[in-house]
Amino acid sequence: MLTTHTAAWVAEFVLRQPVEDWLANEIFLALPLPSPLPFRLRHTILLHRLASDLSRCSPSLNTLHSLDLLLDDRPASSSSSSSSSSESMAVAYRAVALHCVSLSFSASNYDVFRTFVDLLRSRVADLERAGPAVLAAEPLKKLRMEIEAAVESGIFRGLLERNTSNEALDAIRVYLKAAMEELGPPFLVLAAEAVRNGIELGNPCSESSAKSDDKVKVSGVAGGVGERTSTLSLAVNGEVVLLETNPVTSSTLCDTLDRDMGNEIARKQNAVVRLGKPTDKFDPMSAPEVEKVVNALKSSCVDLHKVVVDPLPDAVMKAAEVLKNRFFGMTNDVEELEIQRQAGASGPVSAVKNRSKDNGVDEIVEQSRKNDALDVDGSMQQRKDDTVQSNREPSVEKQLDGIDNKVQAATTIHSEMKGTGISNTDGVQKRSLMDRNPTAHTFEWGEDPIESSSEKSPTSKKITLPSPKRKKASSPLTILENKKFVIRRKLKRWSSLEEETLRKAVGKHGVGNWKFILSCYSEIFEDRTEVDLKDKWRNMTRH
DNA sequence: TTAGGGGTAAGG
DNA sequence: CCTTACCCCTAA
Repeated sequence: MLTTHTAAWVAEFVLRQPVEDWLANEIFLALPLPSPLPFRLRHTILLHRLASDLSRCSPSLNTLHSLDLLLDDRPASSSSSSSSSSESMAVAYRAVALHCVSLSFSASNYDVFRTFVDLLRSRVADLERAGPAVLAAEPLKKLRMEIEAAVESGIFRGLLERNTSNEALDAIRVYLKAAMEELGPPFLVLAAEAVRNGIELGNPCSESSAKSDDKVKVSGVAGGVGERTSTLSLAVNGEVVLLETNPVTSSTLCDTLDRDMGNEIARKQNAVVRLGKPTDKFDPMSAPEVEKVVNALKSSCVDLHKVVVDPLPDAVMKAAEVLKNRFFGMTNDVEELEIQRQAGASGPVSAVKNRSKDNGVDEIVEQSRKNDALDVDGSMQQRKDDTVQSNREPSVEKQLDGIDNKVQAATTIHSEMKGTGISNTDGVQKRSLMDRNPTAHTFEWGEDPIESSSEKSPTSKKITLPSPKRKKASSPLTILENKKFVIRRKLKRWSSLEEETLRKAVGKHGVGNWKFILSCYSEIFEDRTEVDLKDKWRNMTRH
């Protein structure tokens, strides 16, 4: 039986492989991961997201968001500027932030640009107040100055001339490398290696380990439950190599193993567990077995890669082309841009106060503030319904941020792409044909007051009150003038994969968690909404 | 956010 | 004509 801790190790290992996002999702779903996620695993997930953005060459607000989370998730001990990844993190943060600013500006909607810049400013200010040392780094100081300059001048001229995308990608690449090195190899690999070499698992400070100078020791755990930090140190030939220098952790491998054995009494901070010796009170984990598991995992990943090719990148590119073409031929969008411009003209602060129902920017501003993160994906989008789409991402964020985080949607990286209007490097605002028209409204012909009163017999003395349902009198002419017709999405029949996935998901997560299910399988339920899932389930269970 | 009623259009 | 997918609305 797989325990939550071993599941975390496996998850960590899998994410360190070049595994497709959807596959990672599937594996995550199948694993009984601990809640909250261990620090190491959280970190690995976020780095995987970055790597994913990098591989698609599409730094976006989601990339910035990942960096944001990584920044917030830094263990206190590594906030010192000595951390090797701190500097590159700061550089990457700045580069990606500037790229996003540049994108938001070239999206040719100044209010959106202002909103985003304001949010970014306050975020940087928040970070500064919180005082992580990473902000002391020169690049972020520079970022703050650049943002200030942008706001003062109103225009980000310098940025538009630069290739911010490439700068961001390069910076991410550098940071990823440093962060990966800092994180060290996956725990399973270390463990397998150590066990193969005839190791001893235990506290590096304990007497027994100090004596064994011809062996490799692994101490700590790949991710202690609920711990922000984890110690993973290797002692090779008596020399201790600390991969992460936090010596104090309440949840060590010993703890984990103890818990797994149900032996609460033996749970001690400095307990030493020796593996590989038949006389142990714990079941020995033989080296060949661990090796076999690791190899099997590796080979299965490779096999899956050979068999399955992720169709999404292709699809995304094609969709981007279509949308781009459509953008230039579509006058409606110009109209909507204008509407949004007017709605947002009072600035982000007042926009929050004067929140109107149909103003997508307002909702996003408020949502962003609520989340206290730069999750302003929707700012680049024009429409309320797009905001709903982008709401999938905050669910990921919650899971990563929250204490009771669950893992299922943690790597829904593709869904981020779909929910983000500016994730592509062209920076053109996009609108899908699939989207609803926010200004569309329905009209009931049946009980028009004008109609009814005009047709009413003048002799009729009966006093009638207007139905509360009717809000205003409108003639058919007015309606024809005002009405924008709803464009139905193209009918897309449910594939058997979708049906099967829905069935499984409902079996696993229960009926009614449509939003959650959608976020878990967003790759499979492409272009579907929660309501679609609900309706489909209704259909499926009807007969 | 979801459930559920109910309407409409597409497509077999 | 029937089923399915999509859509809208309202209550909880």
